[in-house]
Amino acid sequence: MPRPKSHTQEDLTERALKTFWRAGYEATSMDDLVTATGVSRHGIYSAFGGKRELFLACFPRYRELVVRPAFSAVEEPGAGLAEIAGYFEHQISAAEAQGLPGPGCFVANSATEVAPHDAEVLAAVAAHNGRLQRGFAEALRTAGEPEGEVEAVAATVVTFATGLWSLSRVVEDADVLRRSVATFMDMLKGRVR
Amino acid sequence: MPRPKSHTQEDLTERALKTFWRAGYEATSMDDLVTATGVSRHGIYSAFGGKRELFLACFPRYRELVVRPAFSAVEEPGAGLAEIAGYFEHQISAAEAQGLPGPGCFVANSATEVAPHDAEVLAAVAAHNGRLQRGFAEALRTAGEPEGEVEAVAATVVTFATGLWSLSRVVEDADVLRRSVATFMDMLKGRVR
DNA sequence: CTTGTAGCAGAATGATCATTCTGGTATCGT
DNA sequence: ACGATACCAGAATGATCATTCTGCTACAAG
Repeated sequence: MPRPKSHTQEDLTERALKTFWRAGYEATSMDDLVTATGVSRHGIYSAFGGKRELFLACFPRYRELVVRPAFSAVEEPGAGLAEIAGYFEHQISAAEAQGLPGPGCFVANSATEVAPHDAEVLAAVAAHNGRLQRGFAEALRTAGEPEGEVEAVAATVVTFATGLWSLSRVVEDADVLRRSVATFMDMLKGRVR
Repeated sequence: MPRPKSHTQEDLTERALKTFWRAGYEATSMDDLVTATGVSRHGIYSAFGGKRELFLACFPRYRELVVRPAFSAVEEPGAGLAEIAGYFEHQISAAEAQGLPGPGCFVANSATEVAPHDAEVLAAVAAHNGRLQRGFAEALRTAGEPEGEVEAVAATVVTFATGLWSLSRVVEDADVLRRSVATFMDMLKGRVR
């Protein structure tokens, strides 16, 4: 049996994710990662190959740790507007628990900072946004949005969500975000009625 | 007549702004700035003090060069929903002319990349968002939004706008952005009716 | 022409940082 | 106990980069 393995690969990427998420890619040094993960430089390099590769490995981890818990209810068959509102509230209270201004959305942050210089990151961002849009679209269909408008409205929800996580990096009071969400959900309900 | 003065302070900050805007703060080196501005290191340091100060000087310049032309119509007394839509279209076609994926919004980019580490940048971002919200709020009042909801709806418009500029860094087709705007404006009209 | 000045290019400096390497230590199977 | 293995701490390396410094050039006033 191998060493106690105080650090599984999951632990490692989880801690690295949290570091990158809060501070961004450039502002995170290998020292920060060594400290945050408790894994030696050698360990990181042999497991991943380098800083950039570790960063890329954080995307699937973010999906499991953050996107799935928050978004799977929207993807469930039969989900509707309530589940969309639930997604927003889920993320806002998570940010609130961590302390605002919060880290925002790891993917959206990477879209701004890294994607313009890195095609692989760009692809990961596009995949994430596509997933959100598909989930929202299906829920909007269920809620009665006319088929011809479903995709456009879903894209609008994605746009709003992106803005919300961006503002959550700047805002101190979660209720500011909640009021925006409530207003936006009102607008959505107004359409569907 | 003084030296040809190929570079006024306005030229300098304008070119620096464009460089920071596209590449971000960290990814822009002093060499990039020297090349982009045509001003020597010595010139930059004696005029501004350093990279960070030059970056801060880009915020007023962005206001003059980008925000005022695009947003002043919204701030005009009597502006309404059409002017809000005009603001979005103005920015989208500017981004399109520069080539998508575009640089997004300089302030929003800075909010994600720099504001978490720099209080002065955070303040500049908050001031910008406040200005947008005030402008939108007044236009919404004019459009007939009930007073009790004006600020909340204006905050929602700011959120949507922030998301739009964020997505404009990732999207290749301006019409994707235009469809989101059209849908969002529909939602706003639906409220005001 | 001479001298002063403004502003340039590019070298020197010092710091930071990703990556690689070296040596040590603890744990496990035998 | 003994060797092997997995992993760690931290030093060495090499690159990058902000900042400072040095010397040069071109213009202008006298």
